[in-house]
Amino acid sequence: MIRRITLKEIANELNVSISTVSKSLKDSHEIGLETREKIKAFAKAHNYRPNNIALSLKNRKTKTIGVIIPEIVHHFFSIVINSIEKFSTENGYNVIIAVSNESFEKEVLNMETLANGHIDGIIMSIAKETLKKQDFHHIKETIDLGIPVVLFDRVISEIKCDKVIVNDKQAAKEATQVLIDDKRENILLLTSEDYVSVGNLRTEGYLEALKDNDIEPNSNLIIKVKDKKGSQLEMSYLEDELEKAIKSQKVDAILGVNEIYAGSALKVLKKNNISVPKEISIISFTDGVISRYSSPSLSTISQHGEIMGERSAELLINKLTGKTSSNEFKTEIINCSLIKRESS
Amino acid sequence: MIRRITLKEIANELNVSISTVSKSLKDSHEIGLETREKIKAFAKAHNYRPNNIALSLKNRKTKTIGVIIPEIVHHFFSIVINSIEKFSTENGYNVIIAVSNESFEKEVLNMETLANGHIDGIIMSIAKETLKKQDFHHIKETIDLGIPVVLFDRVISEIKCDKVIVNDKQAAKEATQVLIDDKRENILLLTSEDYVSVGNLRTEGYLEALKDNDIEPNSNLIIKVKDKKGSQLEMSYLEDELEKAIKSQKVDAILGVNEIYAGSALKVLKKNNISVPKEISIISFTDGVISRYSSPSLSTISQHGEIMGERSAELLINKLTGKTSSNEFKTEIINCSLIKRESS
DNA sequence: ATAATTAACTATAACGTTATAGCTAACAAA
DNA sequence: TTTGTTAGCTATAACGTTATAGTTAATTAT
Repeated sequence: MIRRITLKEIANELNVSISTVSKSLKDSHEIGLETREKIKAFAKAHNYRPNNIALSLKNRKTKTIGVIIPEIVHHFFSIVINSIEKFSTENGYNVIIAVSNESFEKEVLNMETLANGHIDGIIMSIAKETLKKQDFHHIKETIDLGIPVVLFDRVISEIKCDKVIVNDKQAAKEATQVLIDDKRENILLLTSEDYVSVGNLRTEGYLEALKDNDIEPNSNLIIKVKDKKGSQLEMSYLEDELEKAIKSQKVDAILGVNEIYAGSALKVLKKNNISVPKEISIISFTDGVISRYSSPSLSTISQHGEIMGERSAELLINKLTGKTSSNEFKTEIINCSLIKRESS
Repeated sequence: MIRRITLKEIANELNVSISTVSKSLKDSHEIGLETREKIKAFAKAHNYRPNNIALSLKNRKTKTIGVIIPEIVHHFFSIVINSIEKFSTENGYNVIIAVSNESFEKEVLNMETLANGHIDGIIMSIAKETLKKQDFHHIKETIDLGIPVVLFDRVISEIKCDKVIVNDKQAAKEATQVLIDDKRENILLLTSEDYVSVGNLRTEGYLEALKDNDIEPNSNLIIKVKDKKGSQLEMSYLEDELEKAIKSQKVDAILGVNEIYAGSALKVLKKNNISVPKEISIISFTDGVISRYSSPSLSTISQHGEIMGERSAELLINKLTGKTSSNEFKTEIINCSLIKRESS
């Protein structure tokens, strides 16, 4: 085991001061050329690397970004992380991951740990439980400590920080319009409970499209999937409700707020021998792997996770490097796009 | 913006020495009860938190684990990370993520950054390109620096460190046997190129099962999917080859080394109006979301990513905390299990 | 010849901790 | 009275850096 050599050790070996070594390695003209070269050669030969922790302490910068997300095993979030990681690395930042598991308590804990620790800033998407509780003190406190925060996808207006969101409402409206243009008038909406901001916005878009086309919204056609820890229960709830719905009334299209819901819907329809898209047409949010490999493949609204991740990282790094002022905040809106596949 | 208070500031405020403050907060009996309580109260009131970077410098420990994986947007790897994150957090460690993108160069870079930086140990799965190149100097150098490394899933025997793998060969053999027991004798194998250790082992298991049942292996029934950056090309290669194969000979079963391959196979079969599992039965590795939501759903071999992640983190943390000796290495083998669904 | 300048280096403090050793006053033991 | 002990605190070094302010000795200007 070869321990990393330090400036002090180099200084001792070569009988010069630590300052001389430090300056030589920075190629400072304060040090004579000969000494400088000798020290650089020695450092190289011994594979000297500055101790980043010491530098972090000195500079009060860790060059590390913390990311708090509700889930990792999730197509959209993993895309976003991937893209944050990519952009950050390219700009000399490391990425620490923390998972809230949709739990308020864990999110607060994560935030605390990150804020006391080795990070310069935080990118996060808020846990469902936190949205439900409406308690955002942890986020505000972090911001008060001078740690920049960027929120993405699930955001809340009462927090003053940079944000990256998707035009959820508009996208849902457009998708609904596409279904209506295809002469579908009994469109069932599979959405989440109201406190989830994105689900809510998508529901609004759906309703607005109906209104624009003078279609009376029907509450029996809106299924709000109860949020259960342990998604198995959640899914069987969805399947039961959906089955009841299609048996008790006419349904000729389904709009799902994510691909898990749409994928489950596909199963139910298949079980009931309903052909997609002939009898029922489907469009869903989240352009993930289910949409591509299901059969029929699903028409989806892509939220462009790569772009969201990149923009979030960019906004944060701009704050960290002082490129943008620390008390002006931007909200970037990413435009969704509809990817047509077999289900519609 | 409220900057975090330091020991020094507390000391100045209360007219005591830094030592006194430090010891009081550690509840040291060297300090009188009254002073101690006063200091603790003051610290609490000002929300004192020790500066973890200073502690890291002092203790030469960062309480952070680095994870290098080939991909994040990948069901198996995201499960493993999730589980590493969970176990690590529970044991007081943070997790830094680095993605190699299957590239040797990026893996080396990641390793360098992590090794110079804020981590105590590394958990990794080796990039395909690295496996192909057979160049593992970066991993060895990191180990030589005294940074413990744990390899999972894609490992290599020439590196001395802890490892967590799956009984790939045995699992492939058993899955093949299941197909044979179902009277399928023309089993097509969809595998990766030979240098990917796990693909190779799975191929071996397949061949062994054939041999045990006196079935002559047929090289036309083995498709080695060419690895392309940009998985679109990779997939169309697979689809073309598979289509050729099923048209030119009898095939009554398919074994895929991952669910993307199997999912693509499903598409090809559907396109050719071949019914699954009646005409062709399918089993694949990777129990991901495609397997569950495809139709028919895929019978898969689960590699138990949660367990792999947890074991990897446990092995590493045991090394970091000195629970296990730093020069004895373990290889843990996780048993796969076959999950039967509709495709077989 | 004396002062001013410069080249080439060194000492020191600081980032925020903690562990070790040291100091002082009060009290107890001999 | 002198020595020893203890309680309660402080000073210092160290972790590995870098920036600032010295310190020399040699060179140049006047």
